[in-house]
Amino acid sequence: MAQKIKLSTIAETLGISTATVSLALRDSPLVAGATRDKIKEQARALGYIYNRRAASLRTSRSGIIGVVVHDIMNPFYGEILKAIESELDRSRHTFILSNHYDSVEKQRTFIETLLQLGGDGVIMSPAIGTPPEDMQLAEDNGMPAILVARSMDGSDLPTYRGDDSYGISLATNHLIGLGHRSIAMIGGTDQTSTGRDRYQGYVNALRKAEIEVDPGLRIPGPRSMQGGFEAAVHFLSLPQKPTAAVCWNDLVAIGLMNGIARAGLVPGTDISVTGYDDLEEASISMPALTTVWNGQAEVGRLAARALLDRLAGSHEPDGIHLIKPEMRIRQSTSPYRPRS
Amino acid sequence: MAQKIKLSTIAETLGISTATVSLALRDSPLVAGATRDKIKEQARALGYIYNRRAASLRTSRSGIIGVVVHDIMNPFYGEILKAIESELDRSRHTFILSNHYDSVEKQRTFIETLLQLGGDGVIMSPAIGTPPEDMQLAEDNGMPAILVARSMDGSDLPTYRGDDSYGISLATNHLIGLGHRSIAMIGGTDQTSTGRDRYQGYVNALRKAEIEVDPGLRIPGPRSMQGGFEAAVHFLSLPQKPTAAVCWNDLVAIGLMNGIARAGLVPGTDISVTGYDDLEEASISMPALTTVWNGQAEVGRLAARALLDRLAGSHEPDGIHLIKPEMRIRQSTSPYRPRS
DNA sequence: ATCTTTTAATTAAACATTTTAAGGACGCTC
DNA sequence: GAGCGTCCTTAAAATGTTTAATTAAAAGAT
Repeated sequence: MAQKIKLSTIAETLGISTATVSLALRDSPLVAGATRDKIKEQARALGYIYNRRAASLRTSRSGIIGVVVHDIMNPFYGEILKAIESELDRSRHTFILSNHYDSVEKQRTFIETLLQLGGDGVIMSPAIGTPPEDMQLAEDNGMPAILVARSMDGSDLPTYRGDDSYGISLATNHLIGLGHRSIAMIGGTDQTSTGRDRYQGYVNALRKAEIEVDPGLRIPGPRSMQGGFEAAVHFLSLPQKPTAAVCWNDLVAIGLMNGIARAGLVPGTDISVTGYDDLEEASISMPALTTVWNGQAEVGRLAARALLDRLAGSHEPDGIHLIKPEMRIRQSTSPYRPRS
Repeated sequence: MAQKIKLSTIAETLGISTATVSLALRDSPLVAGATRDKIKEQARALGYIYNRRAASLRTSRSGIIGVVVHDIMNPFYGEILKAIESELDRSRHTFILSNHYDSVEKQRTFIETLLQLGGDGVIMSPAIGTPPEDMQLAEDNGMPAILVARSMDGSDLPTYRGDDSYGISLATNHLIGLGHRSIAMIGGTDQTSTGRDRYQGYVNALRKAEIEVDPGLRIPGPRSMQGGFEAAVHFLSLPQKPTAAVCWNDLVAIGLMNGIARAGLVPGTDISVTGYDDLEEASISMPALTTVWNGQAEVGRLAARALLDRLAGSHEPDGIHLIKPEMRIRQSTSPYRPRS
């Protein structure tokens, strides 16, 4: 590698001051068009690389935005991230991604790193058990934060997520409408707002239909395909012999269906199953999954938009912004018939 | 937010020089233990945040490592990324992630951004059609680069990936051993080294078994679950009536199996299907997928390790490092029986 | 006591950019 | 030709660290 090319290199070779070069490269109207073109040409010719750290040291703007979620490999977050990415790309921001795997430590480390790098803002789906002071860490140090997918009690940061209670009630009502009375709920946790809301939505729907809520029909825990698969055994041996299952998400539903099939029953016919999120996989699973569209792309887009607006100076309203889920009916649910 | 706390703030409140503070926080032996403790305590008390951009301006070390792959939502890359992440975490590096979606533009933009941020190194799975000069962009500017999952003709950058030709021949041989003679190959592209190697492995295995290679049995293209699903129609209508399919990867295989099931046939029994990669999903698909373990985690770990070693000064050997794939036999393959 | 060594802390010069205030040149008007 | 405005460019300060070179003080050796 040859000598490092910097502003002053360009300035010298052109017999001009670094100030002019800087202004020209930023397209300032303070510098004449001809000069600007000459400078840009020279920069290209020399292979100049803009030093953002030096610049941001001066401007205290880094163009970096952090995003931290539970697990980027989970397609649910994947779809959110994709939307965030395309929104940020448009405004020339770089984004730094991290999983926290629900470790409060890991999440804090990430936020601290981001602060050290001079991040302009952060979008987070807070880890289970995040203490209030961690929620404020970013804002306290002048880095705007937006919540996504999960909300956090005691925090009034702007939040974008689906209306979980409403969404799960859609799925539950759909099954009730098909004649099912013994409906299990598979997966999820009470430790997140999402988890509590979804369970509540399920309970509400049953109550409204005057079906007794049986806590034994709840199998909490699973949140992955593997989890759903493993839960099938437990599910099939429930004494209440449920004929339908409302699943935490599509992954759990697909896993559960595979588990049911492995046990020799036919998912969608013998047992009705609903998912949640409407991932790409849902429409091509076997059978195609009846699920609830949860607007991940919308959620991601809005969150990114909100952050960018905030960075641009507008102070958008705090509070929780809920996306209304919608039912997607496919082949994994069918009218009630008793389990043999 | 109060006044920004910097080294000098700590120094002043303690009546000491900033140099001492800097040294103390970096645990330099040049400063006395007692002083160091006092300084660290004060830093904590004031809520000091280390300014990495200022530091890296001076040291030209940022602690940032970039990783760019085709699509982080693809579980194949996901598993590689997870391994890289855990390796980098250990050495207090921050990593910046990006998809290139096989866009050379997007890939170049990313590398340029990384250079601007003063990235210490980059791990890349190069986009299809990456020109040689782009491959060198990083190295030319003093940023070490390592290739992962894909190699690139004409580049002698250190590369870590699975032995694709060997791996796919394992799968093909397995099917031949079960008595299949008409074996299709579904998915992939000739535009990557991986694609060419895998097709070659398939061809070699057939030749060795003295089975004629029929180009009509190749359905190139699909690389996703959706793609595999859609390819099922084409596959089932092939005039050669293949009884088995070697798939580009697990996603294609699972999609294909779902498509086959949708058409009323039983995957694993009527049609044998092999995957590639041995993703988590493979063991819980329906039927459980016979596939080839491709060592993603190993590949990611080794690549990260190699980069870190290089940053630490050791110059590890260039060239391609191949991981030997292994067969994972499950239920999606069974002895040959003619298609009705 | 003096000289040398060790230890501890400081000074001051980088690092590469941005930006404000100011200056110079030029053309125009009266 | 003095005064004025416009357009372009520059000088210089500022951003928050690190670190080589230096000094100051204390400890050890003779």
